[in-house]
Amino acid sequence: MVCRSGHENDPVERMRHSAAHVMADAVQQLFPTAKVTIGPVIENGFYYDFDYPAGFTPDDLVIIETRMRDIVAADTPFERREVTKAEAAKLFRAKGEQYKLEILDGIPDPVVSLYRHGQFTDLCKGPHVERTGKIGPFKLLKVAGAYWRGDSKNKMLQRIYGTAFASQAALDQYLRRLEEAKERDHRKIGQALDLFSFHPIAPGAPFFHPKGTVVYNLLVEYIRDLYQSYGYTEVITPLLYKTELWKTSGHYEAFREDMFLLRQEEEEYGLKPMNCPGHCYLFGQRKHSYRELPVRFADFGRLHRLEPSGTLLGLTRVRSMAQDDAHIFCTPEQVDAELAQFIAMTREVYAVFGFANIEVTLQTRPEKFLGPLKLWEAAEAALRRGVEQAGFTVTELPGEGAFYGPKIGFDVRDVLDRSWTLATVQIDCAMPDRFGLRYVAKDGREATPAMLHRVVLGSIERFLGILLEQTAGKLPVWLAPVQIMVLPMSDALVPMGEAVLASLRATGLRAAVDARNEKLGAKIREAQLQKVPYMLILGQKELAGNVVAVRSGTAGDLGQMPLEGFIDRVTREVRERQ
RNA sequence: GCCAGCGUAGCUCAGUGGUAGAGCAGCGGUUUCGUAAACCGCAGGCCGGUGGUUCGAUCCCACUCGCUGGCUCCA
Repeated sequence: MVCRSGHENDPVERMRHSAAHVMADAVQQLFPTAKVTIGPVIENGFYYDFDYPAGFTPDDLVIIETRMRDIVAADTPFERREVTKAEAAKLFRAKGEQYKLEILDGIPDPVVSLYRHGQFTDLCKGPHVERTGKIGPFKLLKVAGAYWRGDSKNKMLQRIYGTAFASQAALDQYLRRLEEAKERDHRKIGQALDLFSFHPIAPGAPFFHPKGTVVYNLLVEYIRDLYQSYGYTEVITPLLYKTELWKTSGHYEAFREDMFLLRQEEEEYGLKPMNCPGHCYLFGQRKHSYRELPVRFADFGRLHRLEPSGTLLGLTRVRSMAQDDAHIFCTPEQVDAELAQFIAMTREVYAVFGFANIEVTLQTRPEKFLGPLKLWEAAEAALRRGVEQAGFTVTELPGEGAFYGPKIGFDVRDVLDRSWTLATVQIDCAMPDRFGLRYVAKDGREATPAMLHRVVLGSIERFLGILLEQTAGKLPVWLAPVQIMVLPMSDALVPMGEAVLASLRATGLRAAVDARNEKLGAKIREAQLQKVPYMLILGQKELAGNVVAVRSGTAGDLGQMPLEGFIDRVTREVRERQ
């Protein structure tokens, strides 16, 4: 077993690691042709990859789990043994475990350690629990395909995921948390709140329903407001270009397989997968002085990417999307200030949405890249400086940058703990030169501008998905598609409801009346399920007193107040984006 | 794209080699109600698609489309 380091002292992780060995043992007892490969501890559990082309069914998992319980019940000791690589190789060759031999080949040390329990021996650094009986309550969770060594050119193995905890209560709690997470899945919320849907007729391309469109447009509107104060100018650029555009940018070479291409009048066209090359053309339309830099082109244009079918996932991975995209053309001296401004804007936005757990990554030069090395080094240094000065802890991901420049990513996790990049900023080391962009510097000479790519929300689609999960569908008042539901107690109160509705709408609030012939409880329940922030209950008492009874979706009954007072309260909350 | 699983009414889900069911939603009535579900009735389906096996397929098989969980990828 290849083991991740850093878990040695955590008793739970040690136990999970041992559970992975026991699982491999059980699998080989039950499926003798299965070959073992690797099986590390991961966050919240463990997995083990087997070469077993027939694959495992969910029923197999039950059988494997049962056999694991037998092994745990047998309470056999884990024994560590150090042997030379040659000895280890002899052992695994005899067992026909070619993957272990391959792993051995990659180990530089002359001596390796083996761990044995019962008849099962694995190559492993350890450590393990003393005896199989020390493994706490465990559960196998799912089977999945996984490439050997994580390379899609290699054979696909069968991965079994499992987890183990110190106590049954802890395991149950974890499993319960997984169940609860499914309830917050943005796909489920989107359906329940009638925000968006998908249809096989357009895989990976969401239909935004009226309510979803309200939210979508409010997000865009919010960013537009910020553009005013941050000095951006919005542009509209073509959706369809001759592919020559991406031959110039370098995207064609790198991504042509992932583009929607079409042929018209002997010419190849493509739907744009990103805005940057178009913005380069726009910038190059006329001569620019250093005095007008930075130029910040913002573009909410729709983008299409032929994402592999198996990767599509609700709103978080789509084929059709828009970004709060912008490209900044500036002098090299202005880059630091632009980075600082971008980070400030990102901070401002994420504070509004309450995104607290942001993971910041620096993705550096990949193997295949365009542009001079010197520019890359300077760009990476500038990015690192920028985020560190802003006080972020940065995780470096070597070689993960775009082909044209290094990248900072601001990642958040979805409800199932999958990590998604929202904001990014990239310094372009290639495109300004490839598109021949110039500006006239102070000394009268022409110079190549620096170019930054940046998004704050990222794709609006993805952002909305993550936001729905973070809020469990309870969008803040300023974003809620229906902010106020007016609930007349009976038909007799409907006219008052209509009047109240008119007043609310006149102030720009998004409201509706539930005039159905239903009891109040049913109307409240419906509004609660629809996550409407406020309900106005109108009965005879309210009619007589010329007031409304306010119920908050989160805080419950707030008592009676004059309609004007309520309107003031809500409009303030909307203004302050609460 | 790769591995595996799943596709039954708008939604959530039962079900069987012999003409397909429930709850909710919808529609029609009754009821006119005080902070999370009133009552009665009606309607609703090429059981994802195509082909095959069979006297007969929603059910078994093959292919295909889509979704889900992973893996790879992510400008």
